[in-house]
Amino acid sequence: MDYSSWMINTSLDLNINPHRLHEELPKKEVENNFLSLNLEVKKSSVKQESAGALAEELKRVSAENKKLTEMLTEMCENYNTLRGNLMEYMRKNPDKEHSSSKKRKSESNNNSIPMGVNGTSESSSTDEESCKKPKEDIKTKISRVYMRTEASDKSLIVKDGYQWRKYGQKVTRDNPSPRAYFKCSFAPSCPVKKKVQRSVDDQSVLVATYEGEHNHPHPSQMEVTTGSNRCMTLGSVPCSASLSSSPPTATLDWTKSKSSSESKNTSPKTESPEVPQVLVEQMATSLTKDPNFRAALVAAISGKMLHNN
DNA sequence: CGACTTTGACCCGCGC
DNA sequence: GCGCGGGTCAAAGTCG
Ligand SMILES: [Zn+2]
Repeated sequence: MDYSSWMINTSLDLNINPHRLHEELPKKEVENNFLSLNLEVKKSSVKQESAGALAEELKRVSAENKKLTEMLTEMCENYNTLRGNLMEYMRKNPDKEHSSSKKRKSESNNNSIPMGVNGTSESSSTDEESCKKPKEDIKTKISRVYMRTEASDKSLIVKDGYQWRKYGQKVTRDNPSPRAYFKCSFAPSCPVKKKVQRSVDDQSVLVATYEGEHNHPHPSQMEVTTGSNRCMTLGSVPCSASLSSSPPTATLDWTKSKSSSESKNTSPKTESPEVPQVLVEQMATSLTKDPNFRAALVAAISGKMLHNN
C-alpha cells in the first residue's frame, strides 16, 4: 500500500523526464543521477581538470546507462518469456489450484496510468472469463488489453502484428468515444475478434478486447528464426513488462517491431540515442508505475552493480 | 480489381 | 410488445 514511504526511490527514472519537453537535449545521458553525487562533490576543482573529470564521468555514466539499458531489456525479455511459459502452463492444466480467486478486485484502481509517452505501450491482462454463464462452452478466451496510445487520436489502433478487418463501429452509451469491431483477416477461418475503445476517463488509453484464439502462425516477423535468438516466442518485439498486484498484466510494445533494435554503439560517446532511448523511455515509464516490479528491479540492479564493482 | 473501411440498417437479448 | 443498447451485416466508397 504505502510503498512510497519505504520505497527506495532510486534513480529508476534514469534519464526519463515525465515532461518530455527536451527530447533532443544532448546532455540527456548526463543527468543520470546515479553518480551525480560524485559529480557534485568535486566541483571545486579547476575548470580544466573538472572538464576532464566530467568527460571521464560522462563516459562512465554512459557506459552505466548502456549497461542498465541492456539489463532492463534482458529482464523484460525474461519476464515476458516467463510469463508466456506461465500462461502456457496454466492453459495446459487449468484444474491445478486456481487459487487466484482474489484477483479481480483491483481492476479499476490502476486504469489511469499516469504517463505520457507517445509510443504505444500496451498492458494486457488476459483473464479467462470462462465462468461467464452456464451456457454452452464458451471457449472463446476473452483477453482484455489496455494499450496506451497518445498520438493516434483519430484512428483506433490495429497494429498489433496481426491483420484485422474492421466490420463495425458503434457509439456506446456512457462513453463518448466509439467502439470499433475488428476481425482477424489473415486466415479465412480465424475466429478471433477484437473490440477497441478508448477508456472513459483516460482518453489516451485504448481498451482492446481480444476474443478467441488464432489458429494460424503470426503473420509477420518470421525472419529472425535463424538461431541464436533466445526469445523465441516473442520474436524481436521490443517489450516492457509491468506486473501489477492482482491481475497479471504486462505492457509490451510491438508497434515498432523490427526497427533497428540493435544499433551497437561502439563509440563511448554520442551514445546512439534515438531509438533505444525511446524504447527505454517507454519501458521505464511503464515500469516505474508499478511498485513490485520496481522493487524487484531495484534489487536486481543493485545486486548486479555490487557484483560488478 | 481486390482488399479494406465506412456507415446506416438489421438483429437480438433484456428489462419494463 | 416496445424501446434500448450492443453486436453484426453488407452496400457503397476508398485506396493501392
Ligand atoms: Zn487470426
